[in-house]
Amino acid sequence: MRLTQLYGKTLRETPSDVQLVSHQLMIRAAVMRSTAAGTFAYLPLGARALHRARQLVCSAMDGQEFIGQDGILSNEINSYRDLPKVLYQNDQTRINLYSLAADSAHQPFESSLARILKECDLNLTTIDDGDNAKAFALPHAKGSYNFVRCDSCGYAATKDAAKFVIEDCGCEEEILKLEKVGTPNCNTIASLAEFLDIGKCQTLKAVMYVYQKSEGSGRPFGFVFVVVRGDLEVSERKILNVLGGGTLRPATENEIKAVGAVPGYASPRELNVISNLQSPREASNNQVIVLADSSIHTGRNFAAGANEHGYHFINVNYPRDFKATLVADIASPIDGLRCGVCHNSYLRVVNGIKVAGYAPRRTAKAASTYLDAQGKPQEIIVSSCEIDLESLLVSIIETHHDDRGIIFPESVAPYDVHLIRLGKTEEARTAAEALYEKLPNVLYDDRDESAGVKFADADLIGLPIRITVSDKSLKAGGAEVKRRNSEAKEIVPLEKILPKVLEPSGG
RNA sequence: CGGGGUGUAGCGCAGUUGGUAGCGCACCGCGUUUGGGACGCGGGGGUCCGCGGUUCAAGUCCGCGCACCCCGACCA
Repeated sequence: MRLTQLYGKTLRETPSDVQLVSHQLMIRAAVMRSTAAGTFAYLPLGARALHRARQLVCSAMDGQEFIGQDGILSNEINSYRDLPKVLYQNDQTRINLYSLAADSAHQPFESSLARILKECDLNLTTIDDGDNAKAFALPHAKGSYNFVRCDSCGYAATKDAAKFVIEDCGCEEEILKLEKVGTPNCNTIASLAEFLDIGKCQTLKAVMYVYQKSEGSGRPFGFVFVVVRGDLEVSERKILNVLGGGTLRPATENEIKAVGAVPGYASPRELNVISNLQSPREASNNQVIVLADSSIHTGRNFAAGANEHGYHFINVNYPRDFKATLVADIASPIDGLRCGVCHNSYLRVVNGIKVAGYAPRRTAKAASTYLDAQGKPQEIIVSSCEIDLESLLVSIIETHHDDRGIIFPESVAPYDVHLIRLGKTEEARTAAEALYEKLPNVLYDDRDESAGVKFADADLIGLPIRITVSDKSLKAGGAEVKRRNSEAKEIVPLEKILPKVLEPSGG
């Protein structure tokens, strides 16, 4: 491709309104543009990079493409002879992969993904997402994907799946008499702890939800009053697991009042608590499900709301002072909890850019069976893997760039070679044109621009190999070859350029 | 959901007490340059986010709305 024909121009100035360096560089390098809706559009250079990434993923996964709903996937599997299979579905910027296998031990995705990341020279953190599911993300301060990681053993997990230890807080205390105290303007845990001069772990936090069971029988909705130690947070996913699916949304002020609680000073005391989840829902609508996190056992004499504006109870102890429908593990880790794997150090909350997710699962559909060698029906084990090519590209560029621009690894570079012609002499022009005809996969800067402009654009776009043809290089015996990831320059005779380019990098 | 910010040429931005819409980059033409974003001269390009109001006069002041960005958002 000739640069004079390429759609899209490089920008000298950094666009505002994008915070990631990779986005800034991609916009400047004419790889993509931002659109009004806050999304991105890919120019030809970007489309080629995504295309290369897609090819890399598909070939590494060694799968077969299909188009349509994933529901048809198991239809063609009748016999153990048909297994295993890897299929994939292409989105514009995503690839959804499915593995159909007879054996749950057959897990092709992780090793293939490792190969892909190696090709891209990309290091991602493997994150435990529960039930053998995994996520793969680049730790990045500006990423929006949160997980926790142990400083010491490197264990990483999503907040909902993390193994952590809640350390005791004041458990040695003697149990004291319940007491109501005035606590003006203490409608947050932080303000309450400060006012009473106690730690947040010595308070109980209340979080209220309205629960909607998904379609079907059973309780249509309910009010869920969650109690957790004040320094912890609540995992909505864990609550839903306890309740058996459905959806949660935060309760409104009116809904809180309707069950007899006081917003800002709510307490599980004196509420109409449902005794167990299986009990049929009774006529009165002020019943609440009280879910207490097991962290209520990791302390004593807590401070908690009094259901009266401006007042809290102190010395609240379970089960003496309030009832719970169920005590379960529903807390979400916060920064600084002890790691539940190595117990040596603490979990830190880390931001990242999620690139891929992997989820083994068993199909629920009765029809998803095959006949084994004995002719007996067996369930097909389906696992899925999703790779986001945009995030992959972003992570690669976040990892591989310098102050001059992108440094594309060969695996996803839109072109392999950036050919530059300097000067207007017939010799240089002829030699450059000849090279352009000979080289595969080359971007040719045939513009009448000054050397500085051309070099700066080549650095910005960041193709792996730069080849410069000029009067100077010809006089020296050929063309100058330089790799983007190195400062070394080498004059190579014109007839030896092609083998030189085909050499593996680093050579 | 709350708080703050921004909205003016393709991009980055200025625009004073209200008085003819500006600068840099990019773009077009001519010329000089050609190994690290070079220069001269000439040029084109605007729904100043939208709607309403105040005014002789609004990019500027007032009100409402929209969009985007940042920060906070487990609260009893």
